[in-house]
Amino acid sequence: MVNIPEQDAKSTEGRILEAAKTVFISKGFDGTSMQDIADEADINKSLLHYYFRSKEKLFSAVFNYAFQQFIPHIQGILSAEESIFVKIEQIVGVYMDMLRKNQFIPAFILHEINMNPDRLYSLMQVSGLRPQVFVGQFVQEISKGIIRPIDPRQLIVNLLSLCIFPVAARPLLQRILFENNDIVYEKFLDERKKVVADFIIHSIKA
Amino acid sequence: MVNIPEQDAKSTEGRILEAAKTVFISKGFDGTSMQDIADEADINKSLLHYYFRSKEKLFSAVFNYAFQQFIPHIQGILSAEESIFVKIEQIVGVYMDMLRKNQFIPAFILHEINMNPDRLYSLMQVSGLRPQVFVGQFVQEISKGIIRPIDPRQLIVNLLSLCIFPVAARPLLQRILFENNDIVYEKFLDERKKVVADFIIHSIKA
DNA sequence: GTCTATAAATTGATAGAC
DNA sequence: GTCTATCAATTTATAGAC
Repeated sequence: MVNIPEQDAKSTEGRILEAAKTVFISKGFDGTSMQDIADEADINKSLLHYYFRSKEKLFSAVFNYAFQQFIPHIQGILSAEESIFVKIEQIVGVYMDMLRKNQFIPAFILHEINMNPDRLYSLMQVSGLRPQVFVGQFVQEISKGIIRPIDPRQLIVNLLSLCIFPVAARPLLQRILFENNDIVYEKFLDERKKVVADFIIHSIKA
Repeated sequence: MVNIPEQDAKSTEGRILEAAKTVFISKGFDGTSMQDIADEADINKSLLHYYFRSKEKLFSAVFNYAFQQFIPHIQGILSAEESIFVKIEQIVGVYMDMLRKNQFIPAFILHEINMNPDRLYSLMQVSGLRPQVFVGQFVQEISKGIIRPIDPRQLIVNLLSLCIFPVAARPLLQRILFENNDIVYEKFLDERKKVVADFIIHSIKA
C-alpha cells in the first residue's frame, strides 16, 4: 500500500502509484487533479478512490515512496569506517548522481515542505535518517586537529545546499548562466561532483 | 501597475497586490484561488478582474514586485571597486539578511520556476541582473594568482546555494537538525553569514 | 474490480445594475 | 469603481450497475 510493489508494477495499484508520482512531482499537489493521474495511468478515475480513499491519502502513499528514493544509501556511507574526507567525497558523488536521475524531486520536496511542513515531516520520519553518527566522527576529528573547528551542522547544511540547490534551481540557473543549454549544464553538474567535494574538503582542512 | 505604489498602498489596486503577494507566496500559484486573494484584501472578487484581467496577469504583476525585492542591491556590489573577498563578504551578508526577511520567497520561486520556467524567466529579465562583471573580475584575479583557478560559474552557484537553500529548506532542516526550535535556527542563520563567507573565501584562496 | 453517472462544491471569468 | 448574480467548466468524491 505504501511502497510501489516491484513484482507487480503493472497491477492497477502499482500503475496508479507510478502515474501519481510522475504527475505530483511535475505539477505539485495543488496543480494535480485526480483526472490527470487517471489519464497518466490510463485508468478510470473512480479507481483512484477505490484504491486510495482520497487525494490526500494517495499523495501520502506516493510521497513516502518518492522520499525513500531521495534518501538513498547515505546512511551506510555515514556509518562507514572511513576518513571524513573519503566520506564527503562519497556522499557528494552518490547524492549528486541520484539527484540528476530524479531532477524534479528536490523542488517538489522543497515546495511541499513549505506548504505543509508537518505532513511531510511525519512522512519522512519513516526514513530513519540519523546524522548523529557523522556529527560524532566530525567532532572527534576536530579534537584530533585534523580539521578546522566548524559547527558540524553548518557543514551538513553546506553539503546539502551545494548538492541540492543546483538541481532544484536548474531551470533558472541553466537559463541565466548557460544560455539554457541542456548539454552544457549536464557537463557542469558532472564537473561539479569534484568541485563540491574539493570545495568542502579545502574549507575544513586545518 | 507593476509595482505596488508606496504612497497609496491603501488604494484598491495596492491592497490587491499586497494581498495577492501574501497568498501567492504562501500557497503557490495553483494553491491560490481568486477568492483567497479577495478575502485577504477584504474586497470583492470581481475587482480582481477589473484591475487585472486574469489570474495569470495578476500573478505576473505580483511576481515582478516580489522578485525585485528578492534581487536587491546585489548589482551594485558586483560592480563595485572592491577586492573579490570583500565583495563575497558583502554579498553574503546582504543576501542572507534579505532572505531572512522574506523567508517564503526562495521556495516560492524555486517551485514556480519548475512549474513554468519560461513564464518566470521572462518576468525576471526585467531585473537586469548581469553576473558578467563579477565573472570578469574573478578571471582577472585568477590570472594574477590571487585566487585558485575555479570555474566562476561554479563559485556563483556555490554562493547562491549556501545562502538560499538553508532558507528554502528551513521547515525541513529546522526539524531534523534543530528540534524545530525557531530561536536556535535564527541564531544558526545569523552565525551562518560569517561561516559561509569564510567557507567560500577559504576555498578559493590560492 | 471496473465501469457510468452524478452529486456538491469550487473554480476563473463576465454581464450588468448602481 | 464597486457591487450582485450568474455562467460554464472543473474539482473531489460517491452510488450503484455489471
